[in-house]
Amino acid sequence: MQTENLNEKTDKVVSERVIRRLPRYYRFLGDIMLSGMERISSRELSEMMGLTASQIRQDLNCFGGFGQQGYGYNVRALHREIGLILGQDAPEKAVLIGVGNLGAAVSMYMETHTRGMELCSVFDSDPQKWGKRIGGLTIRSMPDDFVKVCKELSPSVAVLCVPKDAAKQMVPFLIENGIRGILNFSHYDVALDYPKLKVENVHISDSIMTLRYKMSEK
Amino acid sequence: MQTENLNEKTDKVVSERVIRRLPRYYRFLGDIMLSGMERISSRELSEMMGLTASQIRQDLNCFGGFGQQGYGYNVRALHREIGLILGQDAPEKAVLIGVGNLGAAVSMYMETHTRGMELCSVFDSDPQKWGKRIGGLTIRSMPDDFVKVCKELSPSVAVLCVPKDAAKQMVPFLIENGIRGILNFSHYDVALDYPKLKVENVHISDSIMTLRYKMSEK
DNA sequence: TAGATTGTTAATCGATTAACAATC
DNA sequence: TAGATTGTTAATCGATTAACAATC
Repeated sequence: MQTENLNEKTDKVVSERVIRRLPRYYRFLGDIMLSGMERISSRELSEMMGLTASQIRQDLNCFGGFGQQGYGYNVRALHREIGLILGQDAPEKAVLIGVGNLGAAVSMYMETHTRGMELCSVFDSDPQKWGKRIGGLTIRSMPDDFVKVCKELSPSVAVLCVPKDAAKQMVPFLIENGIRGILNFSHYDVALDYPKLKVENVHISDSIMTLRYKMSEK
Repeated sequence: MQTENLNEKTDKVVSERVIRRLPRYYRFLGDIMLSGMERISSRELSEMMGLTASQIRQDLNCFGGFGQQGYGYNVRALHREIGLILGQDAPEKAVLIGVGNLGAAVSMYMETHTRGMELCSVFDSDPQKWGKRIGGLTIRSMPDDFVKVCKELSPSVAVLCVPKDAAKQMVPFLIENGIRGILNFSHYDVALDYPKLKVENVHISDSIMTLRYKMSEK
Protein backbone atom coordinates (compact mmCIF):
# COMPACT_ATOMS: atom_id res chain seq x y z
CA MET A 1 0.00 0.00 0.00
CA GLN A 2 1.22 3.43 -0.91
CA THR A 3 1.63 5.60 2.16
CA GLU A 4 3.03 8.69 0.49
CA ASN A 5 0.84 11.65 -0.43
CA LEU A 6 -1.94 10.57 1.89
CA ASN A 7 -4.06 13.39 3.15
CA GLU A 8 -4.65 13.59 6.88
CA LYS A 9 -8.35 14.17 6.68
CA THR A 10 -9.37 11.67 4.06
CA ASP A 11 -6.50 9.20 3.76
CA LYS A 12 -6.81 9.49 0.00
CA VAL A 13 -3.76 9.64 -2.23
CA VAL A 14 -3.51 13.09 -3.77
CA SER A 15 -2.09 12.98 -7.26
CA GLU A 16 0.61 15.28 -8.58
CA ARG A 17 -1.88 16.67 -11.10
CA VAL A 18 -4.24 17.84 -8.36
CA ILE A 19 -1.43 19.38 -6.32
CA ARG A 20 -0.21 21.36 -9.31
CA ARG A 21 -3.67 22.87 -9.74
CA LEU A 22 -3.87 24.09 -6.14
CA PRO A 23 -1.74 27.24 -6.56
CA ARG A 24 -3.94 28.27 -9.48
CA TYR A 25 -7.12 27.76 -7.45
CA TYR A 26 -5.51 29.79 -4.68
CA ARG A 27 -4.64 32.60 -7.07
CA PHE A 28 -8.12 32.75 -8.64
CA LEU A 29 -9.89 32.60 -5.29
CA GLY A 30 -7.69 35.39 -3.99
CA ASP A 31 -8.75 37.59 -6.92
CA ILE A 32 -12.41 36.61 -6.59
CA MET A 33 -12.22 37.47 -2.90
CA LEU A 34 -10.85 40.90 -3.72
CA SER A 35 -13.64 41.42 -6.23
CA GLY A 36 -16.05 41.21 -3.30
CA MET A 37 -17.79 37.97 -4.29
CA GLU A 38 -18.84 36.07 -1.18
CA ARG A 39 -19.91 32.69 -2.47
CA ILE A 40 -19.24 30.72 -5.62
CA SER A 41 -20.47 27.47 -7.14
CA SER A 42 -18.20 24.92 -8.76
CA ARG A 43 -19.89 25.76 -12.06
CA GLU A 44 -19.18 29.48 -11.77
CA LEU A 45 -15.57 28.84 -10.79
CA SER A 46 -15.18 26.32 -13.60
CA GLU A 47 -16.27 28.93 -16.15
CA MET A 48 -13.83 31.47 -14.77
CA MET A 49 -10.92 29.04 -14.79
CA GLY A 50 -11.61 27.03 -17.93
CA LEU A 51 -12.10 23.73 -16.11
CA THR A 52 -15.11 21.45 -15.57
CA ALA A 53 -17.19 21.83 -12.43
CA SER A 54 -16.73 18.11 -11.89
CA GLN A 55 -12.99 18.42 -11.80
CA ILE A 56 -13.10 21.24 -9.29
CA ARG A 57 -15.35 19.27 -6.94
CA GLN A 58 -13.16 16.18 -7.33
CA ASP A 59 -10.01 18.19 -6.66
CA LEU A 60 -11.37 19.90 -3.56
CA ASN A 61 -12.80 16.69 -2.17
CA CYS A 62 -9.33 15.20 -2.04
CA PHE A 63 -8.87 17.42 1.00
CA GLY A 64 -12.34 17.60 2.53
CA GLY A 65 -15.84 18.87 2.00
CA PHE A 66 -15.44 22.62 1.87
CA GLY A 67 -18.77 23.36 0.19
CA GLN A 68 -22.41 23.26 1.14
CA GLN A 69 -25.13 21.65 -0.92
CA GLY A 70 -27.42 24.16 -2.53
CA TYR A 71 -25.09 27.01 -1.63
CA GLY A 72 -21.68 26.39 -3.15
CA TYR A 73 -18.43 27.48 -1.56
CA ASN A 74 -17.68 30.45 0.65
CA VAL A 75 -14.91 32.21 -1.27
CA ARG A 76 -12.98 33.47 1.75
CA ALA A 77 -13.18 30.16 3.59
CA LEU A 78 -12.16 28.13 0.56
CA HIS A 79 -9.23 30.45 -0.13
CA ARG A 80 -8.09 30.06 3.46
CA GLU A 81 -8.44 26.26 3.35
CA ILE A 82 -6.35 25.94 0.20
CA GLY A 83 -3.81 28.29 1.75
CA LEU A 84 -3.57 25.95 4.73
CA ILE A 85 -3.23 22.90 2.49
CA LEU A 86 -0.37 24.70 0.75
CA GLY A 87 1.24 25.55 4.07
CA GLN A 88 1.01 29.30 3.51
CA ASP A 89 0.53 29.80 7.25
CA ALA A 90 3.76 28.04 8.13
CA PRO A 91 6.62 29.12 5.86
CA GLU A 92 9.66 26.92 5.47
CA LYS A 93 13.02 28.62 5.81
CA ALA A 94 14.87 28.83 2.52
CA VAL A 95 18.31 29.85 1.33
CA LEU A 96 19.31 30.75 -2.21
CA ILE A 97 22.59 29.69 -3.76
CA GLY A 98 24.09 31.36 -6.81
CA VAL A 99 23.46 35.09 -7.18
CA GLY A 100 23.80 35.52 -10.94
CA ASN A 101 21.17 37.33 -13.00
CA LEU A 102 18.49 34.74 -12.38
CA GLY A 103 19.46 34.12 -8.75
CA ALA A 104 19.30 37.84 -8.00
CA ALA A 105 15.88 38.15 -9.64
CA VAL A 106 14.50 35.12 -7.82
CA SER A 107 15.95 36.41 -4.56
CA MET A 108 14.23 39.79 -4.98
CA TYR A 109 11.01 38.03 -5.86
CA MET A 110 11.07 35.71 -2.85
CA GLU A 111 11.95 38.55 -0.49
CA THR A 112 8.80 40.43 -1.47
CA HIS A 113 6.47 37.48 -2.08
CA THR A 114 6.25 34.89 0.65
CA ARG A 115 4.60 31.88 -0.86
CA GLY A 116 5.16 29.51 2.03
CA MET A 117 8.91 30.07 1.85
CA GLU A 118 10.86 32.55 3.92
CA LEU A 119 14.13 33.46 2.25
CA CYS A 120 16.68 33.90 5.05
CA SER A 121 19.99 34.19 3.29
CA VAL A 122 21.71 34.13 -0.10
CA PHE A 123 25.06 32.60 -0.98
CA ASP A 124 27.65 32.63 -3.72
CA SER A 125 31.00 30.94 -4.05
CA ASP A 126 32.51 33.97 -5.82
CA PRO A 127 34.46 36.06 -3.23
CA GLN A 128 33.88 39.14 -5.41
CA LYS A 129 30.20 39.02 -4.46
CA TRP A 130 30.56 38.45 -0.71
CA GLY A 131 29.17 41.30 1.33
CA LYS A 132 27.20 42.84 -1.53
CA ARG A 133 23.50 43.29 -0.98
CA ILE A 134 20.52 41.91 -2.90
CA GLY A 135 17.41 43.66 -1.70
CA GLY A 136 17.51 43.34 2.06
CA LEU A 137 19.94 40.42 2.17
CA THR A 138 23.73 40.27 2.17
CA ILE A 139 25.47 37.77 -0.08
CA ARG A 140 27.39 35.38 2.11
CA SER A 141 30.14 32.88 1.37
CA MET A 142 29.67 29.41 0.04
CA PRO A 143 30.56 27.03 1.65
CA ASP A 144 31.89 28.61 4.89
CA ASP A 145 29.05 30.93 5.89
CA PHE A 146 26.54 28.42 4.58
CA VAL A 147 27.51 25.89 7.26
CA LYS A 148 27.20 28.56 9.95
CA VAL A 149 23.79 29.73 8.73
CA CYS A 150 22.49 26.17 8.58
CA LYS A 151 23.58 25.55 12.18
CA GLU A 152 21.97 28.78 13.28
CA LEU A 153 18.70 28.83 11.32
CA SER A 154 18.22 25.24 10.07
CA PRO A 155 16.76 26.15 6.68
CA SER A 156 14.98 23.22 5.00
CA VAL A 157 14.94 24.46 1.41
CA ALA A 158 17.71 25.48 -1.00
CA VAL A 159 16.96 27.49 -4.13
CA LEU A 160 19.59 26.33 -6.60
CA CYS A 161 20.60 29.00 -9.12
CA VAL A 162 24.04 27.68 -10.02
CA PRO A 163 25.28 25.96 -13.19
CA LYS A 164 24.69 22.26 -13.69
CA ASP A 165 28.12 21.00 -12.62
CA ALA A 166 28.21 23.17 -9.51
CA ALA A 167 24.71 21.94 -8.62
CA LYS A 168 25.72 18.30 -8.94
CA GLN A 169 28.78 18.82 -6.79
CA MET A 170 26.86 20.81 -4.19
CA VAL A 171 23.80 18.70 -3.44
CA PRO A 172 25.38 16.10 -1.11
CA PHE A 173 26.82 18.99 0.91
CA LEU A 174 23.41 20.64 1.12
CA ILE A 175 21.85 17.41 2.37
CA GLU A 176 24.58 17.04 5.00
CA ASN A 177 23.59 20.47 6.25
CA GLY A 178 19.94 19.59 6.66
CA ILE A 179 18.42 20.66 3.35
CA ARG A 180 15.35 18.50 2.53
CA GLY A 181 13.88 20.34 -0.45
CA ILE A 182 15.24 22.00 -3.56
CA LEU A 183 13.80 24.59 -5.90
CA ASN A 184 15.97 23.70 -8.83
CA PHE A 185 16.72 26.23 -11.55
CA SER A 186 19.79 24.28 -12.70
CA HIS A 187 19.85 21.66 -15.43
CA TYR A 188 21.12 19.02 -13.06
CA ASP A 189 18.42 16.41 -12.55
CA VAL A 190 18.64 16.29 -8.75
CA ALA A 191 15.60 14.09 -8.22
CA LEU A 192 17.16 11.18 -10.14
CA ASP A 193 20.13 10.91 -7.79
CA TYR A 194 18.28 11.72 -4.54
CA PRO A 195 14.78 10.22 -4.62
CA LYS A 196 14.08 11.16 -0.99
CA LEU A 197 14.69 14.85 -1.59
CA LYS A 198 11.65 17.01 -2.39
CA VAL A 199 12.47 18.66 -5.70
CA GLU A 200 10.65 21.18 -7.83
CA ASN A 201 12.26 22.02 -11.16
CA VAL A 202 11.93 25.36 -12.91
CA HIS A 203 13.41 24.99 -16.37
CA ILE A 204 12.86 28.22 -18.25
CA SER A 205 14.61 26.87 -21.30
CA ASP A 206 12.14 23.96 -21.43
CA SER A 207 9.30 26.48 -21.44
CA ILE A 208 10.94 28.41 -24.25
CA MET A 209 11.34 25.23 -26.30
CA THR A 210 7.79 24.10 -25.61
CA LEU A 211 6.49 27.45 -26.81
CA ARG A 212 8.73 27.23 -29.85
CA TYR A 213 7.14 23.87 -30.66
CA LYS A 214 3.62 25.22 -30.23
CA MET A 215 4.41 28.14 -32.57
CA SER A 216 4.77 25.68 -35.46
CA GLU A 217 1.65 23.68 -34.68
CA LYS A 218 -1.66 23.51 -36.53
CA MET B 1 -11.94 15.12 -36.20
CA GLN B 2 -9.21 16.98 -34.39
CA THR B 3 -6.81 18.57 -36.80
CA GLU B 4 -4.59 20.36 -34.31
CA ASN B 5 -1.30 18.93 -33.11
CA LEU B 6 -1.09 16.56 -36.04
CA ASN B 7 2.41 15.61 -36.96
CA GLU B 8 3.40 15.93 -40.60
CA LYS B 9 5.08 12.60 -40.87
CA THR B 10 2.61 10.36 -39.11
CA ASP B 11 -0.64 12.34 -38.89
CA LYS B 12 -0.92 11.30 -35.27
CA VAL B 13 -2.07 13.69 -32.58
CA VAL B 14 0.83 14.51 -30.29
CA SER B 15 -0.28 15.04 -26.72
CA GLU B 16 0.84 17.90 -24.50
CA ARG B 17 2.49 15.38 -22.18
CA VAL B 18 4.75 14.09 -24.94
CA ILE B 19 5.67 17.60 -26.09
CA ARG B 20 6.67 18.59 -22.58
CA ARG B 21 9.07 15.66 -22.39
CA LEU B 22 10.87 16.60 -25.62
CA PRO B 23 13.09 19.35 -24.17
CA ARG B 24 14.26 16.93 -21.49
CA TYR B 25 15.10 14.25 -24.08
CA TYR B 26 16.96 16.92 -26.02
CA ARG B 27 18.93 17.95 -22.96
CA PHE B 28 19.88 14.39 -21.99
CA LEU B 29 20.82 13.44 -25.54
CA GLY B 30 23.00 16.54 -25.79
CA ASP B 31 24.88 15.48 -22.67
CA ILE B 32 25.15 11.87 -23.79
CA MET B 33 26.51 13.08 -27.12
CA LEU B 34 29.18 15.12 -25.35
CA SER B 35 30.11 12.07 -23.27
CA GLY B 36 31.13 10.40 -26.54
CA MET B 37 28.47 7.69 -26.59
CA GLU B 38 27.52 6.90 -30.18
CA ARG B 39 24.47 4.69 -29.86
CA ILE B 40 21.90 4.08 -27.16
CA SER B 41 18.98 1.73 -26.64
CA SER B 42 15.63 2.82 -25.27
CA ARG B 43 16.38 0.73 -22.20
CA GLU B 44 19.71 2.45 -21.52
CA LEU B 45 18.15 5.89 -22.02
CA SER B 46 15.20 4.96 -19.80
CA GLU B 47 17.56 4.06 -16.97
CA MET B 48 19.43 7.34 -17.31
CA MET B 49 16.26 9.41 -17.36
CA GLY B 50 14.06 7.52 -14.92
CA LEU B 51 11.41 6.57 -17.47
CA THR B 52 10.29 3.28 -19.00
CA ALA B 53 11.80 2.12 -22.28
CA SER B 54 8.28 1.68 -23.56
CA GLN B 55 7.42 5.29 -22.95
CA ILE B 56 10.52 6.50 -24.75
CA ARG B 57 9.75 4.38 -27.81
CA GLN B 58 6.11 5.52 -27.79
CA ASP B 59 7.14 9.16 -27.45
CA LEU B 60 9.66 9.04 -30.27
CA ASN B 61 7.34 7.14 -32.56
CA CYS B 62 4.89 10.02 -32.45
CA PHE B 63 7.32 11.72 -34.80
CA GLY B 64 8.81 8.88 -36.79
CA GLY B 65 11.00 5.80 -36.58
CA PHE B 66 14.37 7.14 -35.54
CA GLY B 67 15.80 3.85 -34.32
CA GLN B 68 16.98 0.64 -35.84
CA GLN B 69 15.98 -2.83 -34.68
CA GLY B 70 18.79 -4.68 -32.97
CA TYR B 71 20.89 -1.51 -32.77
CA GLY B 72 19.00 1.18 -30.92
CA TYR B 73 19.29 4.89 -31.66
CA ASN B 74 22.19 6.89 -32.99
CA VAL B 75 22.68 9.51 -30.31
CA ARG B 76 23.77 12.33 -32.60
CA ALA B 77 21.02 11.68 -35.15
CA LEU B 78 18.30 11.42 -32.52
CA HIS B 79 19.47 14.62 -30.86
CA ARG B 80 19.35 16.38 -34.21
CA GLU B 81 15.87 15.02 -35.00
CA ILE B 82 14.41 16.20 -31.70
CA GLY B 83 16.08 19.54 -32.24
CA LEU B 84 14.31 19.80 -35.59
CA ILE B 85 10.96 18.80 -34.05
CA LEU B 86 11.49 21.58 -31.51
CA GLY B 87 12.34 24.05 -34.27
CA GLN B 88 15.83 24.70 -32.94
CA ASP B 89 17.06 25.22 -36.49
CA ALA B 90 14.57 27.99 -37.22
CA PRO B 91 14.33 30.44 -34.32
CA GLU B 92 11.25 32.63 -33.94
CA LYS B 93 11.88 36.29 -33.35
CA ALA B 94 10.96 37.36 -29.83
CA VAL B 95 10.67 40.60 -27.89
CA LEU B 96 10.63 41.01 -24.13
CA ILE B 97 8.39 43.45 -22.34
CA GLY B 98 8.99 44.62 -18.80
CA VAL B 99 12.60 44.95 -17.73
CA GLY B 100 12.28 44.56 -13.98
CA ASN B 101 14.46 42.12 -12.02
CA LEU B 102 12.95 39.05 -13.62
CA GLY B 103 12.67 40.60 -17.08
CA ALA B 104 16.32 41.61 -17.01
CA ALA B 105 17.39 38.13 -15.91
CA VAL B 106 15.28 36.41 -18.56
CA SER B 107 16.59 38.84 -21.18
CA MET B 108 20.20 38.03 -20.30
CA TYR B 109 19.39 34.35 -20.37
CA MET B 110 17.70 34.46 -23.76
CA GLU B 111 20.49 36.55 -25.26
CA THR B 112 23.05 33.89 -24.41
CA HIS B 113 20.89 30.79 -24.85
CA THR B 114 18.99 30.48 -28.09
CA ARG B 115 16.41 27.80 -27.58
CA GLY B 116 14.52 28.33 -30.78
CA MET B 117 13.85 31.96 -29.88
CA GLU B 118 15.92 34.91 -31.01
CA LEU B 119 15.49 37.85 -28.67
CA CYS B 120 15.58 40.98 -30.84
CA SER B 121 14.55 43.78 -28.54
CA VAL B 122 13.42 44.62 -25.02
CA PHE B 123 10.80 47.16 -23.97
CA ASP B 124 9.59 48.98 -20.91
CA SER B 125 6.93 51.61 -20.40
CA ASP B 126 9.03 53.44 -17.79
CA PRO B 127 10.80 56.40 -19.49
CA GLN B 128 13.52 56.20 -16.82
CA LYS B 129 14.68 52.92 -18.36
CA TRP B 130 14.65 53.93 -22.02
CA GLY B 131 18.09 53.84 -23.58
CA LYS B 132 19.65 51.77 -20.81
CA ARG B 133 21.30 48.54 -21.83
CA ILE B 134 20.59 44.96 -20.80
CA GLY B 135 23.38 42.76 -22.07
CA GLY B 136 23.68 43.61 -25.73
CA LEU B 137 20.21 45.13 -26.10
CA THR B 138 18.92 48.64 -25.50
CA ILE B 139 15.67 49.12 -23.61
CA ARG B 140 13.18 50.79 -25.95
CA SER B 141 9.88 52.54 -25.33
CA MET B 142 6.54 50.85 -24.92
CA PRO B 143 4.31 51.41 -26.84
CA ASP B 144 5.92 53.78 -29.39
CA ASP B 145 9.13 51.98 -30.30
CA PHE B 146 7.33 48.66 -30.00
CA VAL B 147 5.11 49.47 -32.98
CA LYS B 148 8.15 50.48 -35.02
CA VAL B 149 10.09 47.34 -34.15
CA CYS B 150 7.13 45.13 -34.99
CA LYS B 151 6.81 46.76 -38.41
CA GLU B 152 10.50 46.37 -39.04
CA LEU B 153 11.24 42.89 -37.67
CA SER B 154 7.81 41.22 -37.35
CA PRO B 155 8.54 39.33 -34.12
CA SER B 156 6.07 36.51 -33.44
CA VAL B 157 6.66 36.01 -29.71
CA ALA B 158 6.37 38.33 -26.73
CA VAL B 159 7.98 37.49 -23.40
CA LEU B 160 5.67 39.11 -20.84
CA CYS B 161 7.46 40.20 -17.67
CA VAL B 162 5.02 42.87 -16.53
CA PRO B 163 2.51 42.87 -13.64
CA LYS B 164 -0.87 41.23 -14.09
CA ASP B 165 -2.92 44.35 -14.84
CA ALA B 166 -0.41 45.69 -17.34
CA ALA B 167 -0.34 42.29 -19.03
CA LYS B 168 -4.12 42.16 -19.38
CA GLN B 169 -4.21 45.67 -20.83
CA MET B 170 -1.34 44.96 -23.20
CA VAL B 171 -2.24 41.70 -24.89
CA PRO B 172 -4.79 42.99 -27.45
CA PHE B 173 -2.19 45.57 -28.52
CA LEU B 174 0.43 42.85 -28.92
CA ILE B 175 -1.91 40.80 -31.08
CA GLU B 176 -2.66 43.84 -33.25
CA ASN B 177 1.05 44.11 -33.85
CA GLY B 178 1.43 40.55 -35.04
CA ILE B 179 2.35 38.67 -31.86
CA ARG B 180 1.14 35.04 -32.05
CA GLY B 181 2.83 33.50 -29.02
CA ILE B 182 3.45 34.53 -25.44
CA LEU B 183 5.94 33.37 -22.85
CA ASN B 184 3.95 34.52 -19.88
CA PHE B 185 5.66 35.30 -16.58
CA SER B 186 2.70 37.39 -15.40
CA HIS B 187 -0.21 36.14 -13.34
CA TYR B 188 -2.69 37.16 -15.99
CA ASP B 189 -4.23 34.02 -17.51
CA VAL B 190 -3.79 35.04 -21.15
CA ALA B 191 -4.83 31.72 -22.65
CA LEU B 192 -8.35 31.98 -21.19
CA ASP B 193 -9.14 35.20 -23.03
CA TYR B 194 -7.29 34.41 -26.28
CA PRO B 195 -7.62 30.70 -27.10
CA LYS B 196 -5.94 31.11 -30.51
CA LEU B 197 -2.76 32.53 -29.00
CA LYS B 198 0.06 30.08 -28.25
CA VAL B 199 0.81 30.56 -24.57
CA GLU B 200 3.39 29.07 -22.27
CA ASN B 201 3.14 30.06 -18.61
CA VAL B 202 6.09 30.27 -16.25
CA HIS B 203 4.72 30.78 -12.76
CA ILE B 204 7.60 30.72 -10.34
CA SER B 205 5.29 31.33 -7.40
CA ASP B 206 3.32 28.20 -8.33
CA SER B 207 6.54 26.20 -8.22
CA ILE B 208 7.40 27.64 -4.82
CA MET B 209 3.95 26.71 -3.50
CA THR B 210 4.09 23.23 -5.00
CA LEU B 211 7.44 22.65 -3.32
CA ARG B 212 6.04 24.00 -0.06
CA TYR B 213 3.24 21.43 -0.31
CA LYS B 214 5.68 18.61 -0.99
CA MET B 215 7.77 19.60 2.04
CA SER B 216 4.89 18.63 4.34
CA GLU B 217 4.10 15.35 2.62
CA LYS B 218 4.70 11.79 3.81
C1' DT C 1 22.23 -16.91 -38.74
C1' DA C 2 21.24 -15.65 -33.78
C1' DG C 3 20.71 -11.92 -30.68
C1' DA C 4 19.13 -7.58 -29.85
C1' DT C 5 16.04 -4.01 -30.00
C1' DT C 6 12.82 -1.46 -32.39
C1' DG C 7 7.92 -0.16 -33.83
C1' DT C 8 3.38 -1.15 -32.74
C1' DT C 9 -0.62 -3.42 -30.91
C1' DA C 10 -2.99 -4.88 -26.71
C1' DA C 11 -3.67 -4.53 -21.67
C1' DT C 12 -3.54 -1.81 -17.72
C1' DC C 13 -3.75 2.00 -15.13
C1' DG C 14 -5.05 6.63 -13.74
C1' DA C 15 -7.40 10.92 -14.52
C1' DT C 16 -11.34 13.34 -16.18
C1' DT C 17 -16.13 13.71 -16.99
C1' DA C 18 -20.90 12.50 -16.25
C1' DA C 19 -24.61 11.29 -13.39
C1' DC C 20 -27.23 11.38 -9.37
C1' DA C 21 -28.48 10.68 -4.57
C1' DA C 22 -27.74 13.40 -0.43
C1' DT C 23 -28.70 17.59 1.72
C1' DC C 24 -28.56 22.44 2.59
C1' DT D 1 -40.96 22.82 0.92
C1' DA D 2 -38.64 23.33 -3.76
C1' DG D 3 -34.46 24.53 -6.02
C1' DA D 4 -29.75 24.42 -6.11
C1' DT D 5 -25.51 22.44 -5.68
C1' DT D 6 -22.50 19.56 -3.34
C1' DG D 7 -20.01 15.00 -2.50
C1' DT D 8 -19.37 10.73 -4.52
C1' DT D 9 -19.98 6.77 -7.43
C1' DA D 10 -19.93 5.11 -12.17
C1' DA D 11 -18.58 5.71 -17.06
C1' DT D 12 -15.43 7.41 -20.23
C1' DC D 13 -11.37 8.81 -21.90
C1' DG D 14 -6.41 9.15 -22.43
C1' DA D 15 -1.77 7.93 -21.11
C1' DT D 16 1.43 4.50 -19.61
C1' DT D 17 3.12 -0.08 -19.54
C1' DA D 18 3.57 -4.71 -21.32
C1' DA D 19 4.05 -7.87 -24.94
C1' DC D 20 5.61 -9.42 -29.21
C1' DA D 21 6.12 -9.70 -34.18
C1' DA D 22 9.12 -7.37 -37.44
C1' DT D 23 13.69 -6.68 -38.69
C1' DC D 24 18.33 -5.04 -38.42
